[in-house]
Amino acid sequence: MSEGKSPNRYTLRDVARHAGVSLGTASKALNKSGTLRQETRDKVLKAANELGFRPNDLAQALHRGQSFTVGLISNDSFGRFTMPIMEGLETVLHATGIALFMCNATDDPEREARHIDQLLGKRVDGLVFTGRRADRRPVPGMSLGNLPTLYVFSQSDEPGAACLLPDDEGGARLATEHLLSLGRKRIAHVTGPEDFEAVRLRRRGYQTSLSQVDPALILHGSWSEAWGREATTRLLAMPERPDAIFAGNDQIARGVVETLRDNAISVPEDIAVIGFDNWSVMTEAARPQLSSIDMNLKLLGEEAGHRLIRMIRGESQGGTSRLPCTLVPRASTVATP
Amino acid sequence: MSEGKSPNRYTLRDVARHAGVSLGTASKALNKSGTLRQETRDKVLKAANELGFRPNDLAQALHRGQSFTVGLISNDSFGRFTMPIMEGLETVLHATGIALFMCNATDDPEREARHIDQLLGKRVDGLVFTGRRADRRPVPGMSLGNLPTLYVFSQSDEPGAACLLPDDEGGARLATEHLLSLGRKRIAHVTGPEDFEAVRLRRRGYQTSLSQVDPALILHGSWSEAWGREATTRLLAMPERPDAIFAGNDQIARGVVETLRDNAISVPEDIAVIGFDNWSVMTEAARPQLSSIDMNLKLLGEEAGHRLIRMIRGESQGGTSRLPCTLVPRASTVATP
DNA sequence: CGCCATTCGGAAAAGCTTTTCCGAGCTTAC
DNA sequence: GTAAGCTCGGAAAAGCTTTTCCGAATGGCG
Repeated sequence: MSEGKSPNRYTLRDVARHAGVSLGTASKALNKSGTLRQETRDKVLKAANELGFRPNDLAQALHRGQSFTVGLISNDSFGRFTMPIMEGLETVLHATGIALFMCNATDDPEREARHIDQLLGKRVDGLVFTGRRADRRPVPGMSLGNLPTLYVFSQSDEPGAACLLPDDEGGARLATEHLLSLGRKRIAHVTGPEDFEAVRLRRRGYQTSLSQVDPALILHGSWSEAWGREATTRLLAMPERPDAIFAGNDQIARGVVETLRDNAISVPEDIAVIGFDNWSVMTEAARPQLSSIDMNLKLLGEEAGHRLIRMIRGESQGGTSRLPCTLVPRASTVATP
Repeated sequence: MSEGKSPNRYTLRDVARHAGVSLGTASKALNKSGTLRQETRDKVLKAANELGFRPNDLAQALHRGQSFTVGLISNDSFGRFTMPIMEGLETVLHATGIALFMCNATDDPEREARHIDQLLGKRVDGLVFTGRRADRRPVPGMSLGNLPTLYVFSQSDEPGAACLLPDDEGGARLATEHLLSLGRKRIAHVTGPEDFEAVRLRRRGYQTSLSQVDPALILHGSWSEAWGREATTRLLAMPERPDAIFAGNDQIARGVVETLRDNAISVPEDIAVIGFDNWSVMTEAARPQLSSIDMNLKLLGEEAGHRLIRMIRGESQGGTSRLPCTLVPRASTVATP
């Protein structure tokens, strides 16, 4: 500030001159490499501190052919799901000195291509795709070479692609078995559009946990509270009502409990309800508060970071893996103490 | 892919050799600079295409001393507010070829300092701070020199700092005047914690729009649905009930309409309700759907992008400016057609 | 006292692009 | 036919760091 020169504009040459040594010597002193007297190292270190020297990552990256930079391309418009993933990812990468370039493709392939192009120009060490769409895949003709690429909360149909996903099926089993353990016999499943893979997986988890499944108790609709309300109205009109409802996400679950409340049906005594996602905006505001399944997205992001680092190091890490979900019981299934 | 070499590893020298010209000539051909025959340009262009050449931004940045890169530091853990801002910002910057480094400081000053350090090392051309806290300011001792710095949806107490904020007060006036225009006489204001500047500004907007203010109708609490419910219960217990409620945000507003619904008070006929933020998760799921004030955060992000670009170009752009909000009327104030 | 071995620090190249400066070759005009 | 003037393209430096290779200096030992 008081200096005329911008604080980050000092170069190694300035430091060397200031310390009265040569360029190479200064470099070695700061990198603790080479064979130098301790005295010389200290002298250089002192000079660097005085000048507020900060090495130019650009030059470093250029030299070593590695940019310590990773690109993230999201199609979720950075929504509810990408956020915690990003946070976990960023935490892990930053600890290794890797910075994160964020790009938002919003499901526009052309925009995505431009972003990839730009990231390749920046010589990123790796690429992470995240987002809802199932058909994630680099735009044809845009070859990524052997750049480490990871799909998180998203998938690629390239064979051997590295994918990291929550265990939707296992999460659904957790939810269903939780309801069973509470003695529920007739469990309905109100969920989202069937063309989501997550919907199919969760439904399968629900089905495998049950000894017998009544197809009439499975209702597909949209991911909205309105659908939760409508589906509940339908369920209540049935001759034999369910005694529990497993909702495909928390918004649906909230629609469910609200409608039950409107009909003076007590939750969880008469009908227990559990959601999916553990989105506090929904779970904590609903009356009663919603039990839910947490996908541990931050953990997913952290695992993605670790895995990407391994890929960058050259340790092959292909294939799809799924991380376990966690049951978070609240008042909508368990009577409050 | 079919090539042995990674597609982005070709250098300008490879292109030159492939085209049978010298290094400098190749550069000039690709940059449309210098004096070359069209024939030569075409030859080089063709070679570059065949090789899938992409210039190394690192080398470019190093050479011209500008990285075409901007850092974003968020304290919102990338939440509801930062997201749309980021989206707007990214759109504008990307159009100018500037990429965005994302960092998440989560209100940890030490972590923030590390991030700033890393960004300075990358020689970013500018810095954007975003987040809720009012005392935003680079950590003492961390001098940013004259690096273009912009605070969006956040403020700095440095004199002359460049800040970009929504016009909370104007938004509140919009809301209040909307209610007045519907003939409401007794308008309550249920809002968040008083130590938020936004709360104080919105309250002031509310007050200046009214000819007379009943202090009993202003209720401060938390930013939650639960508070909206509690406050509404209190308002209903008053001898003279309000005929409209202006909520400090959409979560509070939702708590309000739900409680009115529980008490069989019709909205908007008996009591009209309007929120703030226009968060579709809340506004569209509430019954009835919520009128609200939109802060146009994406626009705010875009404006931030434009302004930052001007700052990078050296056109000084200090001072605080506020962007107007927009009224979004829905069924909670206007009877559906 | 001199030579060898070891220790320390400097010089230079590499990594990739841009840009300036020059030289060579061609055209044109005298 | 020769000289002058252009047009075109090549060589080289700059931008900043890291690393290898070498030379110099110093210390120890014979």
